[in-house]
Amino acid sequence: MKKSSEEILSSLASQGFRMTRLRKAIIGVFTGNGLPMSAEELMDILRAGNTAFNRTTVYREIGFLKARGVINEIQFLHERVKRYELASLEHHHHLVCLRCKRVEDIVLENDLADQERSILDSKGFHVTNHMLEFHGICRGCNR
Amino acid sequence: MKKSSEEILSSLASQGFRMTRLRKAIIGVFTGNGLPMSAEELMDILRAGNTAFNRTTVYREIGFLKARGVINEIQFLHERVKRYELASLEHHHHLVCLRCKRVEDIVLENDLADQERSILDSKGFHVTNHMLEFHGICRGCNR
DNA sequence: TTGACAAACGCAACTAAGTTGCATTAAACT
DNA sequence: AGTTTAATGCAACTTAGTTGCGTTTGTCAA
Repeated sequence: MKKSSEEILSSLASQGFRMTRLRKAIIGVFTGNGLPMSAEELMDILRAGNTAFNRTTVYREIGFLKARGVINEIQFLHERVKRYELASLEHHHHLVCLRCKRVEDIVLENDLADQERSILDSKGFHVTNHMLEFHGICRGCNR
Repeated sequence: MKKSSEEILSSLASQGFRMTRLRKAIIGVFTGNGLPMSAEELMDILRAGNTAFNRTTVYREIGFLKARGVINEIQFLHERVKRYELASLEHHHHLVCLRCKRVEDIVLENDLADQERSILDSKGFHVTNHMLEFHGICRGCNR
């Protein structure tokens, strides 16, 4: 399910896109980091690894990877920035702790299948996707 | 459940806040409009009703009503603007049609009670709130 | 009714987060 | 090595709000 940096790069290369220095670095960061990252955080990580970059190019690369389906965009409720994570992760949701602000992944067994069926029945609305975010207090903050 | 403009205003007045011209107008717009509205849309409606206003004051009023729990903030995934709706509406979620972009409300019977229980069991994370958005094709667009 | 007080307002300037246009550079194939 | 076009870098711009600060105006008490 979760793709490696090499798999992603060679799949892009096979579609005629180039393996540039920055593209490799950015895909490396995403494959090495589970949790949703903002553009700014991504740039901090690049900086920390001494990878030179230009803001515009980073934003364009994020747009590119999003358009190719390599990463997904996430918007947390109380934030103004967009976040991104690898699209090839297992379908999951996020638990956002209101106290420590940390984000945890959660995989729901059966997910929202029941709810989506009932939406189709009651509204005739055909759900193709959903986005769900839980807020609360994590185990660590609860004692 | 759904509060009237008068109920909201008198509750605010009882807490020492003033019934200003703009506050009345804005609360009137929210109580008269079911669906989540952006600051810009709110201002369009005020303009259409010949209510004079200042951008800053509208933003401050939104902040005020949010802080007092009169309205809730919503962030749709593919949008950059924040939206707001009356907090006293019944707990519900949104169906966003990918084709016509229209937003519909949905009230789930039983909501996410099962999922939240399983999150507490498996992660020790105590969910106090959640936010859920469904994407798909609405009945109208499906024929 | 008038005064005083703080809530609310209006203006201008600022900020965060990203976007666009355009000229330049550099992967990858021939 | 040459050519093509994807990718880059810079500067300027945009959107969606925010902040500071001096002014106005509801509301309550005298």
